[in-house]
Amino acid sequence: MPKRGKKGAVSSRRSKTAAKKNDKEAAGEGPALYKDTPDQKTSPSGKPAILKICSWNVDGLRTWIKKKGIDWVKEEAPDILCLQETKCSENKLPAELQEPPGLPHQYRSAPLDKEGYSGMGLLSRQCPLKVSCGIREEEHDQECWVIVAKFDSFVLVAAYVPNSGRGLYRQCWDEAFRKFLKGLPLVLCGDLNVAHEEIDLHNPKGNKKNAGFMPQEHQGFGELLQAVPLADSFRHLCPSTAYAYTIWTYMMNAPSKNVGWRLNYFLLSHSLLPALCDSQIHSKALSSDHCPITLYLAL
Amino acid sequence: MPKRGKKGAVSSRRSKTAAKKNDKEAAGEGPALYKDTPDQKTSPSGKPAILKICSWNVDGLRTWIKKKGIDWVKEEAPDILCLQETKCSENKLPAELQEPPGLPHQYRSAPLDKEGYSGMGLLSRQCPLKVSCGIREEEHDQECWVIVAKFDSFVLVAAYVPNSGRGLYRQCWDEAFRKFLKGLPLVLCGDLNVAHEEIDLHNPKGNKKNAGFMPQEHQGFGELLQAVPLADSFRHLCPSTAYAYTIWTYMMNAPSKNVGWRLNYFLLSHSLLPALCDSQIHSKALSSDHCPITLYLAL
DNA sequence: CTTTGGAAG
DNA sequence: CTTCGAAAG
Repeated sequence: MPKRGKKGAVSSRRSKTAAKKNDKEAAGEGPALYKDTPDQKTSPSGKPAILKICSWNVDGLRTWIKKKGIDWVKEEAPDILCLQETKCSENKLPAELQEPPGLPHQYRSAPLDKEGYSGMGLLSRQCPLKVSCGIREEEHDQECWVIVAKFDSFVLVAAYVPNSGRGLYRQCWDEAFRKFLKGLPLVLCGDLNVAHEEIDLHNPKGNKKNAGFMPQEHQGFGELLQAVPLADSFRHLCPSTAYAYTIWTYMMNAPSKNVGWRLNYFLLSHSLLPALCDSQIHSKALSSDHCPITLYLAL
Repeated sequence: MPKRGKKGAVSSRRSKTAAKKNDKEAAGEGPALYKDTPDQKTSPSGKPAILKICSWNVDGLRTWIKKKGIDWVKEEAPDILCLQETKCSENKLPAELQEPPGLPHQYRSAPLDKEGYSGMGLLSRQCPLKVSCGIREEEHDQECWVIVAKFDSFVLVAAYVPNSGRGLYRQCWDEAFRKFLKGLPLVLCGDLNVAHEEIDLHNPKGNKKNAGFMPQEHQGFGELLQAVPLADSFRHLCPSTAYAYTIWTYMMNAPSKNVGWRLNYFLLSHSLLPALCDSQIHSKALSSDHCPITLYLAL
C-alpha cells in the first residue's frame, strides 16, 4: 500500500532515518551524513537571489587563513561575510584580509583585555548605512559578541553568543538579547552556541547537561524565535533534515563520525521569508571546527 | 713557488676562506658551508673504532621524534645516545623511545618543578657500571644539567650547560663544573652553550655581548680545557675547519644562511686521544635547531 | 584535539 | 622562529 498522506510520510521517513543511523553504525557502515544541498537561487515566488551572506566561526582567523578559508570565501564570493572567534588583535591581522576577497568594508570587534579570545568580523562588498557593536547594555558588551550592520532593506545582526560555561550568565544574556532584537526587521546570524532541538545534534540524550543543549539553553532559543519573532531559515526550508550540523569538536574523531551540532544559524524576521531563497550548510569546508553557512535572499 | 711549509699553508688557507665568505655573500653565491666529513673509523695507530657515541640537543623530544629524529638515530646506530632539552616529563614519554632504537638502558633527568623545560636523556646499548645525576653540589643540581655514566674504560659526562641568560650564574657554574670534572678520565659531551673561539661561530664580532660568546664564557671554555684538562675532539682533528656549526637559530633564516654556532662538543681527556677515530658534525640532520654530533673511539 | 598568547631558547 | 605548558572551546 504505497503513498500515504504527506505528513505521515515525512514523519515515517524521519523515524526510518533515525533507525538506520544505529543500524549503520552497528554494521560498521560509517556515520549518517548530511548531504549539502545544491544552490536554490530563487525565492518561493521565483525572484532571483541577489544577496548572499556567509557566516563562519573560524576558530582563529590566522590558522583559518592558512587552512585556505579565504580561498573558499573567494570562490563562494558572498556579499557579506560574518566571522566569529577570530582570536586576532588588530596589529596581527594577516594581509590576506586586506587583499582581494572583494569585501572592502570591514568591521571588527574584540575584547581588548583578552588577546586571542573571541573576536568578530563583518566584511561587506557594499558599505552598510550604519554599523555598531554590542546590544547597548554595558554589562553585556564587555566581550564584544555582536556587530549590527544596517542595510537598505534589513538589519544584519552578527553574533557570537557566549555558551553556558559561565554558569547562569547565558540566561541573563538571552533575555537582554531578545529585548535588544525586539521589533527589528532583521537577519540574525552567527554562532548562537545552542542546538535548538534534538534533531540539531548527534547525541541529544547525552548532552542534556552539557553547554549547548541544556534545557535553559534550547528553550531560550525557542523563546528567541517566538518573542522577536524569528524563523530558523534552514529548518524552515528543511523541516525534517537530520544529521545537518555545523560544528564537530576536534576531539574523539568527532568529524569523521559526524558527531556534530548545529549551532550556527541564519534567523530571519518573518517579513523576510518571502525573500528567502536558500539557507545552506557547507559541511565540506573544514578550515575550522565549524563549517560555513550561507544565506541567499531575493532582496 | 708552490708548496710552502705546512703551517704557513694552513694559515693562508684560513685567511682565504674567510675572505671568500664575504665575496661569496656579496656576489649572492650563497653561504659558506661546512661539508660533513666521511667516517674515519680507525684511530691514529690504526685500531678500529668499536664505540660510537651520539649527542643531540633535540629541542623537544616529542617534536624531534615527529621530525624523524629517531629514524636518524636508528640508521646511525650509536652505542650511546645523549639527549639534551628533551622538554618532556616521564608521563608524556612517547612509546617510540621504548621500542627498538637498540638502546635499552635509559636514564633521564629533568627539573620536576618546570615541566617542558630542559631535561636530559642518556641511552645506552650496554648497561653502564654506574649512573648518577648532577655535579654533587646542591646549589648547581636544581636544574639537572648533568648525567654521569661510568663505563669500563672511561666516564661519560653528558651535559646541558646553562647559558648566560641568568647573569653571572654561568661563571659560578663553570668553576663548580671544572672542579667536579678534575682528575677524571672522561668523555664530556653535550650542549655546552658556548662557542670556544671566533672560528666557532658565524658572527664573532657581533656576538661579544651575547650569551654564547661573551668573553667570560669562551674564556671559561678555555679554562675548562686547560684545567681538567680536556681536548676538543673536533678541533683536535680539524684545527682550522671553519663554518662548522652545530646549532642555527630558527630566526631570520639562519639555517639557510649557515648563520650558526658550534656549541656542542665531545671533549676528551688527553689519555683518550690515542683512541680517537673521529668526531663528526652531522649538519644535515635537522630534527631540531641543533644537529647531532658523533664520536668514534677505538676502545 | 585545536586554537590562542607567553616564556624561553 | 620554534619549542613547551596553560586556558579555553
